[in-house]
Amino acid sequence: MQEKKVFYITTPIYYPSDNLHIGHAYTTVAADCMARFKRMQGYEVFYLTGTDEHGQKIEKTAREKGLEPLGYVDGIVKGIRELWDTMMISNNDFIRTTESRHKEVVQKVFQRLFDQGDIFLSQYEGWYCTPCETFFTERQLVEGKCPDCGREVELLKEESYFFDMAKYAPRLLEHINTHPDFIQPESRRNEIVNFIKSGVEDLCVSRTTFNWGIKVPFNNKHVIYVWFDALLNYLTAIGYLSDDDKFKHYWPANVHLMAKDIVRFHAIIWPALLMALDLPLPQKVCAHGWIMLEGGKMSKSKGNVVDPRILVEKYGVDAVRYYLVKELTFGQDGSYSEDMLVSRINSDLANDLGNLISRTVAMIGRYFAGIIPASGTAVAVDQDLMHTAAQVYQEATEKLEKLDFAGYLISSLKLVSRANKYIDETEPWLLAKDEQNTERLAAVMYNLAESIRVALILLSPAMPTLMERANRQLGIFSDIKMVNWDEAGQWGLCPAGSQVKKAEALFPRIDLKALENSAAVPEPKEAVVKPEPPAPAKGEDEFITIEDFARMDLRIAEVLACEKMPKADKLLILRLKVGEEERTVVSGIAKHYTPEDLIGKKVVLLANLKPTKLRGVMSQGMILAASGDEELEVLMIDRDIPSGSRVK
RNA sequence: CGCGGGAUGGAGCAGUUGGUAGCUCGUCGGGCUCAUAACCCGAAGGUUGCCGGUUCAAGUCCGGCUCCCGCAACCA
Repeated sequence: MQEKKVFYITTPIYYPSDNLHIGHAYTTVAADCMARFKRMQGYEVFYLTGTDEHGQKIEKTAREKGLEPLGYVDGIVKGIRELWDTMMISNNDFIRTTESRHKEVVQKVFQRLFDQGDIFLSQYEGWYCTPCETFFTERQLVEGKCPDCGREVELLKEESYFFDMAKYAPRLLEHINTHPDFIQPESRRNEIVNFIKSGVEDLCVSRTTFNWGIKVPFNNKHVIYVWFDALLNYLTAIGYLSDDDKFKHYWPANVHLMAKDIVRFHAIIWPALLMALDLPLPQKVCAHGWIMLEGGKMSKSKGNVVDPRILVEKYGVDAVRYYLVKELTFGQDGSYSEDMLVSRINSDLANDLGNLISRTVAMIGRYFAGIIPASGTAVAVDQDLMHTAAQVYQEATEKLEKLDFAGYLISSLKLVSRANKYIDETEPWLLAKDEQNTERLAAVMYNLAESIRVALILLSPAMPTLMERANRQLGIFSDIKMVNWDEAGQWGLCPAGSQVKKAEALFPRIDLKALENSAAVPEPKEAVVKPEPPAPAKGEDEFITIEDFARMDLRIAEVLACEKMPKADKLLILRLKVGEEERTVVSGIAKHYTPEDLIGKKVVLLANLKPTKLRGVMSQGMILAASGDEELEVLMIDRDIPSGSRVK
């Protein structure tokens, strides 16, 4: 290891086809936590994040909205940057793959690898669906047809550039073996090793089916594969091929942090590319788990994609960041719900931390006119408190070094708990009754202030505004920016004589019940069928006319037969009798109904819905069902109304 | 057999190299009053999904099974 205290950490660059959610926020906050920690340790940190803006999906989405890809992406990227601002992300650079500095690097690298024979022209073979302009592998096909549109596909050979990744596989395996920390956690490491051993193929690194990307420098029919493009951002941002000094200063990266779904790209393709470029590999590729949403499923109708911005607005940056970082055990998945977030804030931040500061400040105010007294002789309880502080400092440091973010916070909070207990043990309110005890009381107050000082330093990487906010009450840090991490490892640095003043709670308790009432309003529940018409809306536009309604041909239909769609989890194929006619309808209700539940029942069918193919089966209509967050109930008719009857 | 993750007291989770099952929340009881109806102490509550194997000893290793859950593909 070099002696230079430099630390380069990255998040993946995000794909701006949708707004970012809480999972992206997790990665970015965790990396930020690390970056801040390292800065406090005196490292020269380069923290990079950004956006990966090329690719077919972006192009398509943009066109659908009638925009040029770049114009479309500009808007989303602006939102992302604002999000990181509100989450107090301290990145040193924000790279966009559409920037010219990046395009140049990608093209030069492509050229170089081509020149040295690592990239070569060959044939890409795949099943091509012309209307969809997409290639599919054999596996992706549904009954030999296009999985998107169900039409015939043809076996096409296309000229493509390939990267000779297989060549580097043995060296990569060797590297992984000799650097056990390279891929973390271990479960991912094993996965990657197995994957490589099962055979690495040449990687297709160019496409001709769309345009939105970086052109192959010597063949402008081809666009460079997005991952090839994207991964190189880690080099571009620190001056690869443009600023040698800067590049050498920061490379190799210390940590590439990401969610587990993209480790393969970072632990196989990326190292292979670097080897081809004759560059050292990053020290760590670290994959964290996913944040699962309440109930697990995320669906458009549920609209439960959690917007971190709203959470920050509601609860504050510190609290939201704290929760995110605390929630995932290293490498494992975790779950998110607003209730959990609130209870975490209440118990850890309001009850324990906030209240500790509050009661300490109040006591110093009452007993010493707000002046933090000098410390005194330490007795056993004090020793124990000091010992805890030292231990917690060490533990928190170790956990952070290991990227165990949750563990780091758990450790840090131990000191807060210990300090709360210390108050009970020392009973300052009793000491205050007898002037003989003033000296002892002073020592107790000092020790409390000192514990808080240590805790604030330890928590500040996770909660960037905490120290400043707390300092407004405590006044123990003369310059927050100058606070060093190691100061948390020393006892007695809290300056006696500081003036404290009581102020508003740092983390006000959140009333869950009050919250539910208010939260119910902005969260529009989508229901397929509402029992009553919605309350009259403001504008005329909110209404439809009876004619509009009449356009819908709703019919009673009898379920003649029903079976599960093979190889599908959610689909049932229903054979319906509508009057004299028979129809096939595919419905995504298999999670809630078995075929037996439905056979012989009478349901409501939207009969003139445009037929469509689902999983290769033509669906002629839609049956109506009421659905909530979890449950779903198909509308059925009790009385014996003949099938084919109009519903109106 | 598409890929992957999980099953530990009411809930959410820890459990490193196998050696008496821990934490947070909740519940119950008690204490305290400095504090944000907070804080502190104590208690109840688990045959660690099921079956088998290795071992002096398994939540921890091995095999099999059941059930959940993500991703992928189809909620018309």
